[in-house]
Amino acid sequence: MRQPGYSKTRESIYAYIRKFFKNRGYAPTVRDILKGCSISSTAVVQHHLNVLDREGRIHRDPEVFRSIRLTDRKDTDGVPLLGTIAAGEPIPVPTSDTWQSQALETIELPEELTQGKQLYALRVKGLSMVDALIDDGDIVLMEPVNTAENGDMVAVWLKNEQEVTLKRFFLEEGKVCLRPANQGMQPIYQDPENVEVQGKVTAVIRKL
Amino acid sequence: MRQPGYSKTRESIYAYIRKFFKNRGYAPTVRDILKGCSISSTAVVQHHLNVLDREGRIHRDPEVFRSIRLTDRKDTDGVPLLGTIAAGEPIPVPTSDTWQSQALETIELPEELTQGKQLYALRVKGLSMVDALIDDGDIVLMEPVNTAENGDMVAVWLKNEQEVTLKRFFLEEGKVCLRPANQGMQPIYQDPENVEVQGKVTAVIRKL
DNA sequence: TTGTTTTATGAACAAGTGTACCATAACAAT
DNA sequence: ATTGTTATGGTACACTTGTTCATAAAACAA
Repeated sequence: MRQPGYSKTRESIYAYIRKFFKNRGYAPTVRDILKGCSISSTAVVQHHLNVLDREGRIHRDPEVFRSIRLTDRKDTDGVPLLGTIAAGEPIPVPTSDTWQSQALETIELPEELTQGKQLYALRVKGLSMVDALIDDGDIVLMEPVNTAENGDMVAVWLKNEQEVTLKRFFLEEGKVCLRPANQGMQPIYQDPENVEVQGKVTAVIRKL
Repeated sequence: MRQPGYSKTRESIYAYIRKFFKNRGYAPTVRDILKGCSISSTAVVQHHLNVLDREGRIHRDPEVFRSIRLTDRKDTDGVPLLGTIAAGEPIPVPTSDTWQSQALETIELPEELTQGKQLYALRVKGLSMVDALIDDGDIVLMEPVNTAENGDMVAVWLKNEQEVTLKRFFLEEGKVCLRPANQGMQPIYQDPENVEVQGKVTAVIRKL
C-alpha cells in the first residue's frame, strides 16, 4: 500500500520540525530530528529532508546548521504609527528616510495586509469620516503617494477649506469627484487645484 | 564620552542580527557576526551577546548553534474564515472542535489583534451594516460567546425578524437596547426573548 | 522470478561552532 | 594614583553537525 510521494517517516519528520519551531523558535538539527522521530541513522533524516526540500515544503541552505525554514511561515512587517488624522489638521506625511524613529509605536501586521510595501499608520480622531465608514479610534493604513487612480480611497487636503478628508477619488472631465464610501451620501466636486493627494488608504483596522 | 549601557559595537551586532534574520530567515553564528561586524575576536561577540541577552533584547540557548531569537518578533495566529454574514441569514457559529477544517481560508493575524483567543472571521456581504460603519466586503473578527456585556459590539439574531445584525448591546430596564455604531442613528429596543447573541465582534478589517 | 526505486543502517570525516581562558586597554568613580 | 567595571584581542579545546560512502533491506512493477 505505498502511495507515491508519501512516507510515514517523512510526515513524522515534517511534523517534528513544525513542533520544534513552535517550542524552541529555531530549526532542529539532523540529529535532533533523529532522536525526536526515533530514527537510527542520520542518513535517513538527510534523505527525507532532501525530499521535503525538493517538494518545496521546507528550505535548506547546504552545509549550514539549523538552516531549515518552513515555507508556509508568513512574516509580519512593522508599520509605524506616525500620528493622528483629524478633520481640521493636515496629516503627518513622512518625508525623510527616518520614518521609524518618529513612530509613536509600531504595529505588527502580516504581509497579507502590507503586501511588502512601506506603509505607515494613522489613528483617526473624531467622527468626521463616518461618511467613509471610518469610526473614531480606527487605524488607517496609508501608502505614501501623491497621485491617485480612479476608485482609490485617498486622504486629500483641501486647500481652501483647510481640511483633510478620506474619500474615493475620481477624475471626471477636469473635475475631481470625491465620493463618500457610504453610497447614500452625495459626492463633492472639486477643482483639481484645490485637491492635494496626501496618501492612499490601503486598509482600515478597528479594534473593539 | 561613554554612556552607560551603550556600545557602538553592541548596536552594530544587534543590527547585524536583525539584517541576517531578514535576509536568511535564521540566526547567525558567533563567527557570522564576527565577520559581518568586522570584529577580530569571538570573545567580543560572545560578551556582547551575553549583554544583549541580559538586557532582554535577544534570547539564546546555551551551547546551541544559531539559537539567537529576537524578542520583539511577534507571532501570528491563523484565524479561520468560516463564511459570510448577511442581513437575512444566520451566521455560521462554530460548534464542534473542528473549526479549522471547515475554514474556507485562513487569515494570519498578529497576536495583537487576536489576543490569543480562539476567534473566527466572517466576510460581510451587502450593505446592511453600514449603521455599524461596516462596509460590503469587510472582515469581522468574532469571539464565540452567547452572552454580552453592556457596550459590546455583538452579532445578534432577531428571531421574529429572522435576521442578523451588528449592534452595540445594552441591557436597560429589562429591555435590550441595540445601538448602531453610527451615533446619528436611532437605537432599537427589543424584548430579550427575541434576541440571541451569536458572537462578539473584536475587530473589523477592511482591505482596499 | 528479476529489476528498479525507495528507505534504512552504521560509520566516519571535515568543517562549523559555543565556550573558556588569559591578557590588554579604555574609562569612571573614589 | 588606585580600583573596579566594561570592552577588546588572541587562542585553543571539545563538542556539534552536515555530509558522504558502502551496504542492505523493503516495496513496487514487470
